[in-house]
Formats: sequence, C-alpha cells, structure tokens
Amino acid sequence: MTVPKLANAELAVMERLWQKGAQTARLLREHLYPDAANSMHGTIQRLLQRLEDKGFVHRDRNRAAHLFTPLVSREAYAAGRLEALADQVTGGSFVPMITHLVEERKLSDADMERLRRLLEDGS
Amino acid sequence: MTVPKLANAELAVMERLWQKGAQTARLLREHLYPDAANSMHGTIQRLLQRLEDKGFVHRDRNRAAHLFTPLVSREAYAAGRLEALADQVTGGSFVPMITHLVEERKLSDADMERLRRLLEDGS
DNA sequence: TGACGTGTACGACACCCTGTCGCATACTAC
DNA sequence: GTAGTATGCGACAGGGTGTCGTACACGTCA
Repeated sequence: MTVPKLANAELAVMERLWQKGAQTARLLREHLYPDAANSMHGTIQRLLQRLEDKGFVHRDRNRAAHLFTPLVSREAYAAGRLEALADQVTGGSFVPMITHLVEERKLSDADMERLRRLLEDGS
Repeated sequence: MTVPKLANAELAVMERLWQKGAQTARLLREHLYPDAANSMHGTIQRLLQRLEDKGFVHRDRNRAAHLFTPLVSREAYAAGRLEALADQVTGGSFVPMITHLVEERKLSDADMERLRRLLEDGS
C-alpha cells in the first residue's frame, strides 16, 4: 500500500497541517484539544511520531520545539486512498465507481462540468 | 455512514457472492477455505451474519441450508466507500482526487476516454 | 548551582474491531 | 433413535488506535 490509511486522530492532525501549514506540537494541541490536560501533549507527540513514521510529515529538528510540515497533500492522500479502494474492489479501475455515481446522480452538475473540462484539458 | 466498511474476510465473502451470485454457506466455505477444518463453517456463518446485519446480503430461510444473496453490488459498494472518502477528506467532492489522478497520469488513456463518454451521455 | 517550564521519547494500557473457534441447538434422512 | 449437516451465538486472541504517565534534555532565571 503506497499511501497508508490514517486513523481518525491522525487525520485530524493532518487536517490542521493542511489548513495551516507547518505547526509545532503545542499549536496543534491547543487547537485539537482546547481544554485538555497536559497529558494530551504526549498524545500529540505520539500521533506526530506515527505520522512521521508513515512519511506524512517532516520533522524539523533544528528548533527547540520541532516544526512539523505536511509531506503529503490532501489531494494526494485522497487520491492514494482512492487507488487503494479501486485495487481492492474494482480491479484497479476507477471507471466502475464513477459510472455508478453518475448513474445514481450523486455527482452535482457543477462537478460534472468540472470533470468534463478536466478531461478535455488533460488529454 | 450509509455504506459500512467491510473487513477483509467479509469482503472476501462478498467477492465470491458477486462472482457467483447466491450461495450457501457450505459452498462459500469450500471456496474460501478449501482445506479447512470444520470450525471454518462457524466462521463463515459468523461472517454471513455480520454481512446480513450490515444489510449486504439477504438470507433465504426457506431452505434447509440458507441461501445468501448479495444485496449491494460491487459498484455500489465501491461508490459508497468513495463517497465516504470524499466526505472525510475532500469536503464531499470527488473532483479534487480525480483531478490529482489526472495530473499524476494515474488514469489510463482508455479510462480517460471512457470517462469522457460517460460524462457526455450522462448530462 | 538548583528549580522550573517547555519539549521530546517512548513504554504501557484500555478499548474496539476482526477473525476464529467451540458448543448448543434444530432439522432431515435413514 | 443416530448421523450428518445447518444455524445461532458466546467467547477469545491479536492488532490497531487513542490516551496516559513518566523519563529525559535543554533552556531561563533566581
């Protein structure tokens, strides 16, 4: 699996990093656990360490408080998970699910239009 | 979550049902655990029960050996998981991930062409 | 120097889900 | 009845996740 699955708490950390860019552990804690006990700081460290192990964040050790930068973009993560889903269920192809979405009218007109333009430009 | 996530063993059962249509527990066991002990029959029953609870299979109780029929198609499951992924990561929209796939050239030319036709017809 | 605040490193734990197993029970055929 | 086959379901181990406690490092300030 090229893009590992993220657990909920890990995804919440990435969510913040995607929104704000590089952050310290303290800033992340203050946002994710606003009225939390100090033990939560250990939790954040744990999550960041796991994210670093998975290659999702870069840890800048040149500061007293390490600075964590997202290495995988939101779009790359979503696309990676989509690939994994396609591999697992529809033999690696995306067409069957998108076809199903179109048939079930789960795609908005605006999305349909955007996709049309994307496919025209992308060829 | 409208379409629940399936665990690996559950997905393997659905995979067989998608390929073969309605099956009895015995037939499923013979395929999924070819050289297995009898205990595996309980395992299959357990998996089928959980799939029934999740609404993925219909159990026909009018036979001595119940007949299990898939209620959710492969495409519907894949599309449902894709929806869940979009809700979780990209604010409910599919466009960002597909855009990323196109930009990274993860979509084959054939897939691109099929999608183009799909979007033309579907409007 | 020592106390204190801030930060990192990491072992440990409870919880939940998953896959498996065992056993009780029901039904049919002989 | 007994054998064989099914279903129903409680139970458990293993792995992942989220949390916590604690040890340790390194500043600053008295």
